[in-house]
Parts: sequence; structure tokens; C-alpha cells
Amino acid sequence: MIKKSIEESIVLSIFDLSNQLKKIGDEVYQKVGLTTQQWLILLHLANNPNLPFFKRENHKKDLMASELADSLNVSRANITNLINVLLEKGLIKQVEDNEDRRKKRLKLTKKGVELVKDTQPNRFAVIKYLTDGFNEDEKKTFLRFLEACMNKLVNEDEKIKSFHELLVEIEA
Amino acid sequence: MIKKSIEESIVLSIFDLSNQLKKIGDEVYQKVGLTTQQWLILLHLANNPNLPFFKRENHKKDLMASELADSLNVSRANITNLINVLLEKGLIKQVEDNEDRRKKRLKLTKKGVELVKDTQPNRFAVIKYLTDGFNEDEKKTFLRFLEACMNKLVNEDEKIKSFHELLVEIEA
DNA sequence: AAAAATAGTTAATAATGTTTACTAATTTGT
DNA sequence: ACAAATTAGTAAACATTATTAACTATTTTT
Repeated sequence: MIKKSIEESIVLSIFDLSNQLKKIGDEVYQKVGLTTQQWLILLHLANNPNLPFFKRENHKKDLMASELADSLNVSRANITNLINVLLEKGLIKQVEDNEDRRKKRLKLTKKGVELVKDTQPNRFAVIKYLTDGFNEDEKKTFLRFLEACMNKLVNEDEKIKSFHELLVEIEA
Repeated sequence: MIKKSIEESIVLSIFDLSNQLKKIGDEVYQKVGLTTQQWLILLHLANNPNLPFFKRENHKKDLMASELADSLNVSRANITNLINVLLEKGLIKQVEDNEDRRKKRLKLTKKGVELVKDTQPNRFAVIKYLTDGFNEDEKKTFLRFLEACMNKLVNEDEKIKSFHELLVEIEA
């Protein structure tokens, strides 16, 4: 019998909520033939300052695929696939970097900029609606909490995995 | 240019954190040939009271596949696939319901119970470590926040989708 | 100058999940 | 009571999303 614990409730709720957000996002963005994942790439290229990635590190130059892979925590090959869709739709473009010719900088096209701009008020309204009913202090604490968790996960993930070292192989 | 907003930061952080948790979970549970998703099923069958699903509704009888589909927000067919792995590994068993012979109740086997029990202290330690540094009141507020968001998403998802109605078809 | 590392891509493949169609059992409406 | 609708589970075919491994080109390190 597993005990009630507010900490575990929080972790499981974060999971649940994120799933739900992704589902709804996929449904909404399907109208323009995109997935939540592809939409997140657009938000990166729009330099959305609220993305955890931009809080972790400062970026002056346009992003490249490997940085997106890093931020979304997926393989570079996967980013290539996601990007191809956005390129085909004419929402982004690749610009060769003259200083390091291995690199290709990604930019929103005019069409991409406009799509992000046009949908921004509604995205914002949804987010405001969702997070309504809590005061500024509470929201700040909540964000600190999420960021603290994240820091532990990325900086000390070996430590966390080692907690589970005892997980013994079970016979199939 | 998108403005800084604490609300959007929160939503994007939840996304990011959940991804990271899933990745680490997949890596950890790979040792026993399971995915995070399959592990979640084990937690359901162990009646983990911290699962959002058990907070939403009360369950006296053992769960069935369609309830798991509901809780994990995936199709029934997908649950069949996930369950088959757990059956093969001998971690769960199906029991026919005598009152309604369409239903198959799912139960942990002795082996399944033991796996959950043995790993519980470490799971708990990880969660405690992650959520450390915040007091009880703060944690309670987070949980209320997460549950409030979730409620809006599930009860008023049509309203949320309608926010995006203006999303116009873009030509490929 | 050689070796190692980085960036991106391609191809093959794994996993995850969906839709559709089906069977069986139960519930509902008349 | 009985036809129609609903619910539960599964199977098959497929879509998608992601991964790994191998490769090219370029840059950095030693």
C-alpha cells in the first residue's frame, strides 16, 4: 500500500497536465498541419523569452538545429525531420553561417513571423485563463519550484539515476 | 517580439520538466525492460493514491483496460499493447469479471507487487529530493495550481480550443 | 598535419500510438 | 421481451515520432 504524499502528487500531476496540454496543442495546431513539437520550434525561432532554454543560456545569434535538439531534448536527426516540415510549409528558412560553414542558422520567414504574431493574442489568452486564480507571489513561487526541479534533473541526473541502481533485472 | 510573462514561463516549464522526467524514467526503467508509460500502469494497479486519476474518481474494484486508457489519455488499443508486455513479463494478470463478462480486471501478480514494493523507497527518495526546499504550504499551493489547470483543461477544453478558432489554414 | 570534435543529413529501424473493424456481453428504449 | 445502442477488449494496418549508426563536410585541438 503506497502512502499519500503531496510530493508524489505534484510530480504525477505535472506529468498528467503536460500530457493534456500536448494533446490539446496537437489538436489545435493540426489545423495548420503542425504538431505541438513543431510549434515549439517556431516559438524558439521567435525568441520567446519564456522558454526555459533562453533562461538557461543567452543567445545572440539565430539558433541552429543542434541547439533545438538540446532544448527539446531530442536527437539531432529528429530535429531534421521536424524542420523539414516547417521548411516545406515556408514557415522557416535556413541560412548558412559564414563564420562556421558547418552551421545553418534557422530563421522564421515572413510567413512564419506572421503566423506566430497572429496567434499570439489567443495563445496568451489561453495561458492567462489556465493560470487564473492565483496571485503573483504564488505564481513566482511556482515558477521557482519548477525551475529548481529542472535544475536538479539536468545537473544531477546521474545522482537521480543512481537512486535506482538497485533495480534488478527481472526475468522475462 | 514576445513579451516576458510568468504565466507562459510556467506552462513552458511544466512541459520541459515533464519531458525530462519521462526521459529519465525511460532510462531508469529500461533496466527492467519497461517504459515510463508501462511503469505508470503498474502504479495504477498498485492503487497509488497520488495518481490524479484516483483523486478524480473513487475506485473500489480492480481497474480495467479502458479505465487505464482514460487515465493515461490514450486509446484502448494502445493500452492493449502496453498491457501485453506486462503480461508477458508476468508482472500483471487479467481476471475476468463475473458480474460483467465483457470486463477483464487487471491485477499485479506477486512478482509485480514485489517489484513495486522493492523500488518504492528509491522512487520516494528521488521525489523527495526533487521537491526539496519548499515548505508544506508552498507545496499545497502548487498542487492546487496543477489541479486547477487540469480541471480547466478537461472540463472546458472546448472553450480552450475555441480560442484558437482563428488559426487559418496556411497553404502548404 | 593528423586526430578529434561538431553540424547536419540519410537510412534503417524501434516505439508509440491511432483508426477501423470485429466479437462478445450488457444496457437501454420502446 | 426484444431490437438497437453501448461498452469492453482485441487485431490488423498504418501513421508518427523518435532513435541509432553511418556518412560528409568543416572546424578545432594537439
